[in-house]
Amino acid sequence: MNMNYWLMKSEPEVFGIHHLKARPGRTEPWDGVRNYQARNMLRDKMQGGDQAFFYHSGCAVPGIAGIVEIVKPGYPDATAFDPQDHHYDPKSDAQNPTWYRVDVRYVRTFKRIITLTELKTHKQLHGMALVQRGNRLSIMPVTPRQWEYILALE
DNA sequence: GCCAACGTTGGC
DNA sequence: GCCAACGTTGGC
Repeated sequence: MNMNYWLMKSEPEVFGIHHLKARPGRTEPWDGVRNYQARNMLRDKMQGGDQAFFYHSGCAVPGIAGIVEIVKPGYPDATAFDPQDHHYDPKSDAQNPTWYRVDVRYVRTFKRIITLTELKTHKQLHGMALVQRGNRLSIMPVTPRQWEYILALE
């Protein structure tokens, strides 16, 4: 099966690419996603070996910070069942889980942040949901062409 | 801190 | 099933 490419957003002050790099095995569950469109990608589309851009959002300089690899495909997100967890969802049922997560492993940090501002200036990337107005999806697919184009910007 | 855009909820 | 109200995301 062909590998897929993705973009995954996180707030660097909460969990940035430097946090992932510092984790044991440089690996961490990507949990807490509570949006159905993003859930469908986590649960149904992501495969081991897929690669994703690690995007920093909600910060002074939003942009792509580096690359991660999906090392474990979708499995139930246990944080949804934990009342102590910030992402607890009382409506979700452990017997029929609503929310899923994947495990990601650090691959590398870019030499520089490829900023959202910069990405918006490239007409070759205008098809990306990321640069379209009002898009709030925290996980989105990236085409191989877009992937290669962005890598060449670094 | 503001606010536009969007997804979700719940009354009807 | 509609849609107003609300909460969240995320750039600026």
